[in-house]
Amino acid sequence: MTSAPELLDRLLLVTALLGADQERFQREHGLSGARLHLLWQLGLTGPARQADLAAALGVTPRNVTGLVDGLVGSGHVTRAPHPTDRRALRVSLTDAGEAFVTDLRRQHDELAGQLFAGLPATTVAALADGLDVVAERLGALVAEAAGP
Amino acid sequence: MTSAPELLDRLLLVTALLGADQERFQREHGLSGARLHLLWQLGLTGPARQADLAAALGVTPRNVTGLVDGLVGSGHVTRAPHPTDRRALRVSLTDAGEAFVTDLRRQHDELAGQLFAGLPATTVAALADGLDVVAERLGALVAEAAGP
DNA sequence: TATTGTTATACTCTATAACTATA
DNA sequence: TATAGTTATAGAGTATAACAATA
Repeated sequence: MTSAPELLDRLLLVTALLGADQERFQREHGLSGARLHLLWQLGLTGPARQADLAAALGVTPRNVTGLVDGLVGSGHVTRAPHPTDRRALRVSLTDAGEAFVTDLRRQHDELAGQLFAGLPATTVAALADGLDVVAERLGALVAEAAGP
Repeated sequence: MTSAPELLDRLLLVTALLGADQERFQREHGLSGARLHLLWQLGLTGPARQADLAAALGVTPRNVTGLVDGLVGSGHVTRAPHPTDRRALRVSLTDAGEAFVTDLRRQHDELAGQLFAGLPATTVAALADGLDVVAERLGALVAEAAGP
């Protein structure tokens, strides 16, 4: 038998290891987690205003200014005037930025393969179901704490 | 069917939600994640030298100096001369610190109950097995990148 | 010589508040 | 009046390097 606290500890161990793997990736590419997050988001949505990025990333607009500053400097994104709103700036991936995000996705899928290859279909299904339940319950807890 | 990338995404979602829950906890108690980590570690081992804490937390000794400064200020730990090594300092939990760590453990177990209560035993077993495999493979990846 | 912890310095992420330009 | 982004300021976590005291 596996007790609930033991199961949570295993989940937290996997969380910590995923974090370590992400740190390794960041060091290899010289990009912080916050900047990678912004690039990933930009890859999902395409060119976006800084205010939209701030909302999507859950940080302040001021923070996005700094992150975009860095990513412009490293050549991953560009800042351009917004086509219709002269107050706003539109952030876009450069060609190098696009290539980087494409590689990011490839490595993401590659990691998934390494982690789950060869597992019995029943284990995969149970894992998916279990994670779904946990995600739902966790989401409710977080939302409950945030809302009322 | 659940593809490997989809399964990884679910795992990452749970990871993100666990992070959000921890941030909520941190805000409620006015303690940062790094300081909580140090308190948790101190609860596991008992009084420890700063160098040992640095090794256990995977940060530099300089960093531990700052974290302990803060926790001394908040009354959770004390710094005292080491009994046998006059170069070293020994960090211990205060009574308030002990009480806090006890409460931390209680809330940890309570969260585990909320997340996993009522799940079929077969799901729990599969979840435990699946997480074990993932932890093992991830550990190998991280060690491989760090070692050679 | 090696280790323990600190001072000095610097970088990143984060936040709030005040301000400019525009809507 | 409200929104988009910046400047100004601040704090936390992290790191390296140089140094004093001790082993």
